[in-house]
Amino acid sequence: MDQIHVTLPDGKVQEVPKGTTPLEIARKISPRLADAALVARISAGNGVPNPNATDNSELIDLRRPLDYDVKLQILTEKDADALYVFRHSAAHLLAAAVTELFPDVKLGIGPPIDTGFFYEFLREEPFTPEDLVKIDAKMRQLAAQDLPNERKLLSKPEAIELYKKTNQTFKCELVEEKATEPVVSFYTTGKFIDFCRGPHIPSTKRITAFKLMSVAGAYWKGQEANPQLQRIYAAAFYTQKELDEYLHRLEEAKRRDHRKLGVELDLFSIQEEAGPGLIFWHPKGGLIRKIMEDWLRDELLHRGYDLVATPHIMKLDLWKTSGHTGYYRENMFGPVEVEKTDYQLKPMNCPGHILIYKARMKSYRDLPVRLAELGTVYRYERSGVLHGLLRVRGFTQDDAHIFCMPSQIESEVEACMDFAFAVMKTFGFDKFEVELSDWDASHPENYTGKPEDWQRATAALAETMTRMNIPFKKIDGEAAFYGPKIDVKLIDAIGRPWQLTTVQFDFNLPARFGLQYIGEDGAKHEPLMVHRALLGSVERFFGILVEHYAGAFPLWLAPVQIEICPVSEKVADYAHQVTDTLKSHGFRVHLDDRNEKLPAKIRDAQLQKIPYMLVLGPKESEAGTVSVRHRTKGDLGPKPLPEVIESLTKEVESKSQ
RNA sequence: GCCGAGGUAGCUCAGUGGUAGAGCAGCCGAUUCGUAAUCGGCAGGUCGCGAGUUCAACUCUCGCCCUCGGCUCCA
Repeated sequence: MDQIHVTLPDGKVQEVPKGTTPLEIARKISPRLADAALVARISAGNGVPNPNATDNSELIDLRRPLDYDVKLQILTEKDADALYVFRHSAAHLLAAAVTELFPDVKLGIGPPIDTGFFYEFLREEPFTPEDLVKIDAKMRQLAAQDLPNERKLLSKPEAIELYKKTNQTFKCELVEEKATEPVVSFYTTGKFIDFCRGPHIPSTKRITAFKLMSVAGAYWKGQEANPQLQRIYAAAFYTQKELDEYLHRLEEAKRRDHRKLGVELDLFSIQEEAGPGLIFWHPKGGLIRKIMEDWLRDELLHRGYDLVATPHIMKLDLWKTSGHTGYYRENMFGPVEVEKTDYQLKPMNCPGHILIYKARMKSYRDLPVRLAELGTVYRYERSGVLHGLLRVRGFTQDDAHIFCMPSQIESEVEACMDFAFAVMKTFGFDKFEVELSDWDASHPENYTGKPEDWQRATAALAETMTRMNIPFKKIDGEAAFYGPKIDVKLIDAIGRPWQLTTVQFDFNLPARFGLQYIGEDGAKHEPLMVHRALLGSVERFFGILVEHYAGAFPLWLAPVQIEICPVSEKVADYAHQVTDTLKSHGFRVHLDDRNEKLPAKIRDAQLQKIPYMLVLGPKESEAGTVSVRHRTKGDLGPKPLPEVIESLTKEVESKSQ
């Protein structure tokens, strides 16, 4: 048979000679399509199924001959998958440039990533910024030559021989591991050749909008025992405009960086004298924390939680019972000996809550028991991973543990999710992603808990989500060893996801601690246990809030809500009077009585991102008014003070964003 | 922890083998001012810490601490 049938997305079927390429078909459809085409997607047609496809579709080169019936789709920039192919080709271009400039490098891997690509190299000398400039220039030079990306097939022994000859030990390793068939594919870009599954875009011409961003050490295959390669990261997009937008987003993220704003707004600090990863909350940060915590505690009480408090240090033996000394030891601060007994700084709150549960016999009438604590924990994190407020060594979790009967699971999960959404709404997040992590059912030996527990808990989580109309992504094999969980990721003001809320079942601790309740039947039963944190950590959540609001907190959270700006000392009395009145109405007011001109006072208040400024001069003093300026809306003109108090009170009460 | 880059006044940064400078912030004084910086003066630093080389180290070398970008991990 030398004719094959190619089905296009619109359902039309073309009969073409065997060996016809997607590019040829694209040309037949329209020259413009052929020009825009980057890569093709095929899936099994009506005839012989595609023998290569791992799932039901596969991306292939535009110049790859088709030799069986397929469904074919020509992908252009509009298709999300094409961008990854494009970036992958850009990674090859980087490797081509580097091997030309530095022929002795050993190559690692070079995949596409979310904003571009990287390629790994082993080289004695570190790549310098000057090297990157040279590499960039070489890449542009090669790209301009419009080098084709050509697919070549080699037998496995030939491939290994090729890499042995060129001393590419990592590539040898990859061929050994990944080549499951006798013949493996390579791609050439000019003189450069790389073991690669492909596909690639036809040639280098289009690769113009990229920027080499940084060099970073990365272990071969991510294993610390392996040699460390130099990874060159690059951003890459189809157009310079998109690249510029991305770089602009990076600038925006930098502008919002909570570490920078933390200093500028005097919110918190980390002190070298005290130790890394330990947070000092300054008065303004502390005030915002207080407001957040007050809101949270009120909600906890309204929602049927009990507030508890547990010690920061407890006997090491307790952590043996809980199992933490076994599987969590590398994250714990070392034990402290007191009177010949070892004590442990707590890395988690669970055992404390369990001891409270156990302190009295529980009846089914007591369940669910919901114990909540803003519990400060200490974890040893390796020095290289610490990051502002987002990754620290001491932090306060808004932790709670729910002990319940199986019949109560669903309503408890639902209540947790409802609470999580209340948090999101209150703190101004409106986008989120939910993940449900299940076990890997093929390896029950890696988990505790009975299969029926897993099944029931996972079903409860999934059904609750479905009932609440919450879209979620189920991920198998991502669960902790002790139970399935739901994670909620919030999307912030500039589109970055942050994992905060987690709701986790625990089939491990109730058994380890022998938790019980007396059932209706008079017999002893083991309760189900759920861990849940909404903010995750108060420190981390605060850091995220700072970035989300770019430091401009809504009125109800702002540490200083109103700045009083008298025009001159002549109205000092009136300024004090207005300040006191506002304070008496519960506002956080600051009077700027410095000997400065009004513009300077306005500027400083703006830089401090204070929501409202009240300008007071002789006119206002006469009329008993205040001139209101909003930090983003600007001058709102003079208003009677009672009117301002009323509208600001409403704004605070509604927690409006 | 590892790779790379850094650490100079409260902050942002300049600087040189001969023991340091600017702007802002602070303090003092003048000015009494209308919606993003009034003017002048003063004060402020063991140049991250510890060794070593040198007649002399902030500068060169080594070790350590801390920060940043990654790897890895994660609330």
